[in-house]
Parts: sequence; C-alpha cells; structure tokens
Amino acid sequence: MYGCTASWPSINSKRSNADVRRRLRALYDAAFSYFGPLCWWPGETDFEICVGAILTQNTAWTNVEKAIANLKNKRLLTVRAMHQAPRAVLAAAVRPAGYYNQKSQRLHEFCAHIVRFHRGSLNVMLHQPALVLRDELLALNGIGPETADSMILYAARQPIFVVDAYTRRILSRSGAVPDDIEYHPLQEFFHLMLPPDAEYYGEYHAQLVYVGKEFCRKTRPRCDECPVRLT
DNA sequence: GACCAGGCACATC
DNA sequence: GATGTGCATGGT
Repeated sequence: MYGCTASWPSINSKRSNADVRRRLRALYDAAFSYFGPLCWWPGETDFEICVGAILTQNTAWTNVEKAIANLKNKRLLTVRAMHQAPRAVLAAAVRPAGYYNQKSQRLHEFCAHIVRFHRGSLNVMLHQPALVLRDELLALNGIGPETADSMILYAARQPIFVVDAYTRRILSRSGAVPDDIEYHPLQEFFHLMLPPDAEYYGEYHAQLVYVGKEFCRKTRPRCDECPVRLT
C-alpha cells in the first residue's frame, strides 16, 4: 500500500530504470485522473510567479494569496514598484505570508538585482540558459534550490524539476528513495527518469503537491484513501 | 494550545 | 560536514 511498503527498485539500480519510469508515469496518470489538469504555477505574470516562490517559503499558500492580494492592491507587483517601495510598506503588505521582515528584504534584493544587472527586465533575466540563471538566482540572499528552480520552471519555463517537501515525502514514503535524500540527488532522479519537458515537469510537480496536501501530510496521512498507489 | 505549511541563512560543534 | 536555531502568520 502507498506510503507503507517499499517495493520500488533502488534509486541506484540502473538496470531497473525502465521499471522506475513506468511507476512514475503510473503515479502521474493516477494523480492526473483524480485531480485533473492543475495548470501551475498560480500567477498572472512571471513576476507574480517569482514573488510567490519567495513568499511560499515554509508557508501555506493561502497565506501567500493574502500577501499577493495586498501587493496588487498597493500596486507593488512590478519590479520597479517593489524596488522603489519603502521596506516598511513592503513588509506590511507581505505580513500575512509570515517571516515578513526576511521576505520583504528578499523581495527587495531580488528586484534590486534585476534593476542593476538586467535593466529592470525580469524577462531579460529569465531568458538565460537554465544553469546560468540558476547560479545567478542561488547567489541571491534568500533564494535557495527550491525557490530558484520554481522560478526557472514556472516563470522561465525551462525543464528543471522542482523538489519540495511533498515530493520528498511522497517518494520516500513509497520506498522509491531514502527519506533523508538531499535536494540534488532527488532532482537528478527525476531528470534521469522523466522526459525533459517543462510543461510535464510543472504538471508533475503540481500533481505531487496536490497528492501531498490531500493524502500525504506530515502527520495524519490518509494513505488508505489515496487514489495514487506507488508500489 | 500544539502542530503544520510548496525554505533559507547562519552559528556552532 | 552535520546539526540546531531563528524567522512569523494563519489554518486545523
């Protein structure tokens, strides 16, 4: 049963890659049948997607939605406006997303970087090779692997797989990977096993998040009711 | 009232 | 290199 047994081939077992790919496809198909197309990431613009990626760090998305609504109401959801906004105003707007002092600073530094190095154009920054963009994002304060990869996949639409808490939990509970697997090995696992397609990566990640939210929470998982059988 | 949520940076050992 | 801690709001 999902989450309770471990019958997947080892992540290191090269000879069973075909089997792993088949299981991953079956997982996706089952989730897609249950949830339907999710069309991620939520956001009207690429900048909103990037802002959401920072705001959702260790935070429920419902709180992020409130913060983004505040930013829209204050007309701060552009690179220039956010860059020029007083820190206190920015912090007040993102307050519902928690960690508002850190996140307002991270947003400001993100915008300052775009203004300084890309003439204020997020589009210019995003139109770099994925690995160049990734290194650039990771060098910024407050942007780690998951945040950077979310921006690259959903805003730049380049095929980098996003690993988050749900991804790790679902895959490890299924026995496909060790529960203490680090970010990059798990990302490489997906890059090796899935076709490099940004739209597919995005939808796959979205389906994993929905499965996670609904059936694979940290405590009180609903394994028995989960429509996605991984083993 | 405790626990959790789509992380990350930094200090300490 | 591994581990622990601070950051903070809002839902369950």
